[in-house]
Amino acid sequence: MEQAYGEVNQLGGVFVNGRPLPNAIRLRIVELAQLGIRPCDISRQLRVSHGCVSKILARYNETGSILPGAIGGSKPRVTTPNVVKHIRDYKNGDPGIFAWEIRDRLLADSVCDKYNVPSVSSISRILRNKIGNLSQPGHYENHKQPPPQPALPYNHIYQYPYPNPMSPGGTKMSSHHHHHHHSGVAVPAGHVSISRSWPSAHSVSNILGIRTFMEQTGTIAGTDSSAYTPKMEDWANVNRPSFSASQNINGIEKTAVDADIKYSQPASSLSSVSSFVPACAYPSSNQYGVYGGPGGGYVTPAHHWQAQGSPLAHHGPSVTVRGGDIAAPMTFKHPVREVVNRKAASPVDKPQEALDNLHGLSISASSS
DNA sequence: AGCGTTACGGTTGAT
DNA sequence: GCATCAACCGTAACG
Repeated sequence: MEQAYGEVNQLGGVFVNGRPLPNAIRLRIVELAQLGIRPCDISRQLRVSHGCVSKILARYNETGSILPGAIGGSKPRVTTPNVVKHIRDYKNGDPGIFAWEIRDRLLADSVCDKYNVPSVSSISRILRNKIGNLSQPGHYENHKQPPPQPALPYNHIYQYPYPNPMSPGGTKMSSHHHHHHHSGVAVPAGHVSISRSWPSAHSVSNILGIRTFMEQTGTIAGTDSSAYTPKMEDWANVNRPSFSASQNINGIEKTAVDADIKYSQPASSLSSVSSFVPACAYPSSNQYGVYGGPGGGYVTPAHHWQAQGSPLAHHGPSVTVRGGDIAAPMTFKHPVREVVNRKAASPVDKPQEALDNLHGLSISASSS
């Protein structure tokens, strides 16, 4: 199955077709951008296609999250049994009613809201297929679902309050948290705080490091060694639509974890950052019907997050790089300095700290 | 050269 | 369990 680990792109970077880049790399992309590094340079350094860098950065700007979107799953049905029941009732009450009228009534009666109301064509189909003879309600409806508040079908994991701040300036945050303290950990279940601090990021040097996560469980056993975790597939999936709260907290599932195996990036230096990522999955609002558009006003009310990361990374000094390969010799074409400000004028200043904020995410999981 | 976009081949996961 | 299928992914390539 997953033997096919990864493929190598034109830049020499490793990726797994169809799967999101590891959070560690996504994070790195955002961090570097916040430092003022141009996207094209980020692409080269991390060996990630520019299209991908562009996408990740764009998403971060608008949602505040570095996490990939929710993969898989199905959209919740809008024509729940409860909705069908109402449609039937309306039809029974007025056999000549038009589908669009039914639609309006569903909204008026708050059976549905604008995000999940069935389309006129869906209503027509229901009338045709399920309610042929209205005379007898066979109802077998169990309506178990609680549609009352359907509005946000998927979980929203939250989103960060502020979108893109480039150097917000402020607080620098604590910088290092050094070692130990949490032990593995995963997230407690509940929400939690968000920790926004990241690992390191202060210097560029770290920046090149790629590795990160080690979270939980085992994974990566030797941390230092990079790699060998036999687990594969897990890493971060932080996505997926989950629904109710109950588990969602886990939207994260396995999260990050091993970035390695599949991706062993050849990076040469690795810092051990442990980073974690913050994150979120997507704007909740945007997933299916729900969305609120750009300004839309819908914002999700709650966010759940998870937070925390457990760093632990140990500092092993060198983590083994495998082979020495290297991928990236510093490729900066231009000295960084040049690069950095290039945008000019921007009042912005110097980026020095990397982002300060991101949201924390958590990971949980434990091996399953 | 840089970067937004998108076709493509791929995976995932709720139904 | 298996099959659907829509959602997402990153790369490569186009503009």
